[in-house]
Amino acid sequence: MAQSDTVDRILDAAEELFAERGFSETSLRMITSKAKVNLAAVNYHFGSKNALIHAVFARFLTPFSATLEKAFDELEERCGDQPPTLNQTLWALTESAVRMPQRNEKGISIFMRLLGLAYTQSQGHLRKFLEQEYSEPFSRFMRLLKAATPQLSAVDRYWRIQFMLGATAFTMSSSDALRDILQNKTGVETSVQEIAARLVPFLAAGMQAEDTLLVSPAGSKVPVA
Amino acid sequence: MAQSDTVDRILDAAEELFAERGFSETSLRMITSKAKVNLAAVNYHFGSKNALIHAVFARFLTPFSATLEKAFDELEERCGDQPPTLNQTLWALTESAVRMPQRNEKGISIFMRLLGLAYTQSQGHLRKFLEQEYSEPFSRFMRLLKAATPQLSAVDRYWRIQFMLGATAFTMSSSDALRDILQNKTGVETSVQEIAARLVPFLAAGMQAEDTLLVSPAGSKVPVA
DNA sequence: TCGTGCTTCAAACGTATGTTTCAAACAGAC
DNA sequence: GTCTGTTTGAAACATACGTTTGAAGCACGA
Repeated sequence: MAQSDTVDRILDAAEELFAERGFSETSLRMITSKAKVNLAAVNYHFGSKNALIHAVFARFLTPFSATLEKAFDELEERCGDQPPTLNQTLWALTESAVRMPQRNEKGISIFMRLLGLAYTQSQGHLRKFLEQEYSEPFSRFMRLLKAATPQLSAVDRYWRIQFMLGATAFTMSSSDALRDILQNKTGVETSVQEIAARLVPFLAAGMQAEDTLLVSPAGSKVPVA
Repeated sequence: MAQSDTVDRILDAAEELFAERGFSETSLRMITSKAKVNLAAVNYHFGSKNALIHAVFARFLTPFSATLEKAFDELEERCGDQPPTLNQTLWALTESAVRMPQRNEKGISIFMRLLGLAYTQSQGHLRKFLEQEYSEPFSRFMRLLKAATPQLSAVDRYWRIQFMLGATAFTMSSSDALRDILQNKTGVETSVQEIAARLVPFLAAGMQAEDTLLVSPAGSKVPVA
């Protein structure tokens, strides 16, 4: 057995199980038996379960954020002095995600679900870890979004970004199931790229919705306080 | 102590703790000590932890789905023979949620977070329970969405509904955290009603986005296969 | 060939969980 | 007051968890 094939087997199994069942609902024993390694190997190689969770994220996120930085560099260079548009920014992100070298066919959707879980499950340590390690590409993306939507107030933009994150994380996280449902109902096959291609226009339209207005059932428009 | 004050105290404590920490991360001992009842009371009154989770949802969801049915009835009556618009449909839903009689000031946001968790945490038993008990108002909502977006192909509509669900569930599931972050950053206070009022236009705009096109980085439009 | 450092292994540790038990306390009807 | 069915209480149950231990296995340079 090569030097530490074990480490990768653990990471693979953990990644998949975490995505399927969440962090607390996945035990080290499930991980090690799926990975076919000894239980103690996790604590030997990673130190703790939390450190394993961090390692799962780091394995994907570190190369991804590098790819993303490059994509943003290219985009900004291509745009010259004017800021990239919303579509271009979103596209740079999804392209980077889709183009990442994948360990297997489920790669990207597994990771989308993990990111969603990281946001959703209140694992304090994980949020801290991600903020410390990957704050830079994240805030760069935020700056690009801000420049691309100058018409929005800071508060509007904040919430709409959360809506985008939600639609993305949720859809990607269950994209396998959703694809299967659609396949059974209509016979239509869908690739992750196609889902992304449908998602981006949805997000862009929502992000650029004309105004945050309350449209009452009667049809009259009422501005939000 | 009244007939079963205990039951309500357990439900109150459980609701709050589940919303704060998730289901698996909340132990019966936390619940019973917060509710100031004996540990065995949960299994005595509810039978199991899962049954308690169901009871927490049922206490809110049963009156809510009745309210929702009425709101849809009124909406369809008011619209006569033409189908309600997308805005009207989404609005009927959020109005029903916001107008529900609340046990306390946090009522609605607690429950929003619980609904988000229900979708997000893969608690099989919960999803089954919700599908069995509340499938009718859900599929009625789906029918209304279909009638309100006749311009969409079935496939487009399918995906865009998933996007809406995602944005909603995700935002709701972390609405407290998101509100706190915004509060700390900008000092802006946000009510659940305001979040909903921002979410609905976002969803409506995304749902009605002009076409599912792929906008490449260069800006050229490429139709999806 | 023998050591040495890294890795694996089976077993155990202590702790926390959901659930059960059974006696005590209680309420209401007679 | 006494009986009866319901509810509470303290304690224990079995199980599962993350983690630790110490011996066995292994690769590889001296």
